[in-house]
Amino acid sequence: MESSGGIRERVEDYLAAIYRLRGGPELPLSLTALGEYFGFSPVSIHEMILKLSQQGWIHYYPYRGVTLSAQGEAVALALLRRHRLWERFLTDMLDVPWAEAHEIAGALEHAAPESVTERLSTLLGDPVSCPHGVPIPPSKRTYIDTCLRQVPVGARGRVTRIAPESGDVLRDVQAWGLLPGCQITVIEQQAAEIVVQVEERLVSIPLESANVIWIEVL
Amino acid sequence: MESSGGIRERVEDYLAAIYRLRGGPELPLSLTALGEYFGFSPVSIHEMILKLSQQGWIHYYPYRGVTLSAQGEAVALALLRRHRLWERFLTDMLDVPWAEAHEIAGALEHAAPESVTERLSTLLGDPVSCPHGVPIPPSKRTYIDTCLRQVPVGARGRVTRIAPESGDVLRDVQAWGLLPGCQITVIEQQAAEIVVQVEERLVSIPLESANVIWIEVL
DNA sequence: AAAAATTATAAGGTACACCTTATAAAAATT
DNA sequence: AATTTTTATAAGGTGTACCTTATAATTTTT
Repeated sequence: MESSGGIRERVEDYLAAIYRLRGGPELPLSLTALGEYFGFSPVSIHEMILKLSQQGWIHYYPYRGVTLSAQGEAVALALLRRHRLWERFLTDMLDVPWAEAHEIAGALEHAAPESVTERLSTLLGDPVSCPHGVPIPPSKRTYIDTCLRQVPVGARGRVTRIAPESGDVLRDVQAWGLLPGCQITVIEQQAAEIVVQVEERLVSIPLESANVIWIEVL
Repeated sequence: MESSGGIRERVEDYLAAIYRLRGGPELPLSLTALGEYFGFSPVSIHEMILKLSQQGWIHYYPYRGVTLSAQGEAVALALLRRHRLWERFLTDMLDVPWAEAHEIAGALEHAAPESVTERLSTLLGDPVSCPHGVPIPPSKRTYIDTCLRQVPVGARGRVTRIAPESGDVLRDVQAWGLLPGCQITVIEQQAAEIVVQVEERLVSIPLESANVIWIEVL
């Protein structure tokens, strides 16, 4: 009694994760990175990757990593779009807090067919970005952003997005007042932290978090 | 990697099906009827029924049928409520045809937690029936709430409801971002106002309004 | 009371996506 | 070139909820 439709949830989740984590379209993503993202054992990841590869969703280059096939990328983008639309619905219409919305959208994105999600888009006024500032496919980003960790000391910029997203980081980012759109200046780089100025305040950000905060250098 | 939360989807589905198909609270529902409803073999139904019975969700009377335990009935009602609310959302706000809405709601009802569905209820104007007039079971309030006016300074809590409702207050509450579900902290009590913090903002609420805003102190 | 029809239960099987342990192969480092 | 580390693969296991076939127990009908 499977919902019949099409692709298994897990397949979609893997494809979207690869899309989110990869460095670029042709850069293979290591299975280790995937394993860490999902919290699954390397063996399990490998097993699933073989299946996805056999089914043509991805290209698997042993000892190197995986890239998405054209088919796989289309599925990933479609899922990502549904995810962001639900996120917007949850935050904009139901006032669900940011961090929670991400998690719940992760379940809703699989529950409703595309037709429904497109109606949802219309209801929301066809938004082009999710609450975290990440563009909703198929629209394109018009800016170029850099991972906060790479931004040189002294540079000024604008927070563009938090990616990859995780509930914990989202909560921290919110607490620090580092929501997408806000202006920052990088004050100093330490061994384990980056200090940035947000308005009048100084905030120390662990490198771990700095890895997922993206900046458009101005 | 199970969403951990609570009851398995399948358990909820069985309990709701029993609720729907049964002739009355004390009338045992035959396993055959259940099997036909789901399209599963009698053996599979029987197997699942034994599990549900062992876990206390239902009472099983061999050769006779099953009834819901108090626990099981509560779960069935909660699921039914979520189902009807999603149905109304799909038909009322997204113009999804009824037949489809029923099916899609069957997936959505499992995807979002109760907190979200309650916000959905508010968004929809707390409907008391589904599009076909079938009553929506009321939400069981499991929390204890206090009038905002009585909440001590420094306390954190969650807005549970606006009661009694009036158009003016609802407008204000919406403008302040104080819709049910949102988290607040009481900052100070003045002669004619109460200052609360909502996310990053401070909001001054006239005592008059504070009388109709209810808080679950956390 | 006997036969027929239901309902229960035992036994064994499937798919899925995880798991661990152990070994083999390749890549990176010394 | 040898060692260490990373990645791959083999083998066997888990739980859930479905499946079929076959037999046993009970209820209903004749």
